[in-house]
Amino acid sequence: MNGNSPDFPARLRAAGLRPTRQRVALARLLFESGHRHVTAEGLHVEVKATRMPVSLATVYNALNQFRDAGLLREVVVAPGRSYFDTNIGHHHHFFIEPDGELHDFPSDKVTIAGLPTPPKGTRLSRVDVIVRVRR
Amino acid sequence: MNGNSPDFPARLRAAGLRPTRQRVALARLLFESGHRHVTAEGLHVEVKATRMPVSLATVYNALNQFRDAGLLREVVVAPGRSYFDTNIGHHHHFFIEPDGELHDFPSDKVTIAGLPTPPKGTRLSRVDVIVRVRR
DNA sequence: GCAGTATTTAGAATTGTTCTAAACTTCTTG
DNA sequence: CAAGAAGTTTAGAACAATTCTAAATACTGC
Ligand SMILES: [Mn+2]
Ligand SMILES: [Mn+2]
Ligand SMILES: [Zn+2]
Ligand SMILES: [Zn+2]
Repeated sequence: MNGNSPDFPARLRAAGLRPTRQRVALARLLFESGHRHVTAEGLHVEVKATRMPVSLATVYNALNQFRDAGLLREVVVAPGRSYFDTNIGHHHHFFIEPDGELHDFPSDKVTIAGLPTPPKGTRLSRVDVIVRVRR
Repeated sequence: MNGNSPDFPARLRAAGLRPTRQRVALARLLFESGHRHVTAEGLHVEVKATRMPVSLATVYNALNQFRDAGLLREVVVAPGRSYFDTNIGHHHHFFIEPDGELHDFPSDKVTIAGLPTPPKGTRLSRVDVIVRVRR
C-alpha cells in the first residue's frame, strides 16, 4: 500500500542478501516506518531492546551491506561518526549542530546553479548540501 | 603584498596563541603558500621532515586551536578523518572519492535557491556543498 | 537431512583522536 | 635579566568508532 512491501525476507533476497533473522530484524527497524537516520550504536541499542538481540559487529556488517546493496546511503556530517539514511532518493540535510540531529529536505525545490565542471578526469557522483544550523 | 603577512609570531599572538616554535613551524607549513587541505597525520609527516619535529599530539592541539581561533576551518567529507582547510572564506568543495582529495571552488558563482527555512528554534550556521566525483 | 556456503559472534585489533601528568617554554614583573 | 607564574609540549595511555579473526551457527539447494 505504501510501496514499502513489508516482506523483508523477499526484499533482502532481491538485494542479494540472505534473509537471516538478524538482517530481517534490522531491516524491520530501518524500513517498516518512515525514513530514518541511524548510527550503528543507536541501531544496536534499538535492536537489543527487541526479542532478537544482535551483536554490534553484525549491525556494522548489515549497515555496510545494505549500503553497498543500495538499500541505505551513508551520510558524513560530523567527525567520528557515520549516519546511515533510509532515504535513498535525492534529498539534502539539515544538521543540528549541538545535538547531531539530521533532518531531510527534498531536493526538487532546491536549485543549484553555477557549479563548476568536475576536475579533469572525474565524473560527478553526487552533490551533497548540508545546511548546518544551531539552536 | 599578498595580505598574508609572513610574520607568523604576530599572527599567532593576534589570535591569542603564544607563538611557540611548534606553532610557528605548523603555521608556516599551513599558511606560507596557497590554500591547503590537510589532515593531522599528513601535517605531522610534513613537519617531521623539517628541522623542528613536533609530536602528533601537538599537531592535533594546534589544528584544534587554530580552528577555534578562526584561522582554519574543519571539513568533514569522509568517515573517520577530518580535514583542516586554510581557506576560511566562503567556498565549496569537490571531493575526489577514491583518493580523498579535496579541491576548492568559489561560492560566489554558485546560486542555491529554494532552501527551506531552518527547523523551528534554529539559526542558520553554514551551508556546505560537497560535489563528490569519481575518476 | 546433508553438504556447502554464508553469516554471526566474541573478542582482539586497528585507526583516528583526546587525555594525563611531568618536563619544558614563554611571558611578566621587579 | 632572574624568578615565578602560566601556558605548552610530549610520550604514552586511554578512548571511541569501526573492522578483523576465526570458530560456531544458520541458511540454502539438493
Ligand atoms: Mn564503512
Ligand atoms: Mn576536534
Ligand atoms: Zn536523509
Ligand atoms: Zn576548502
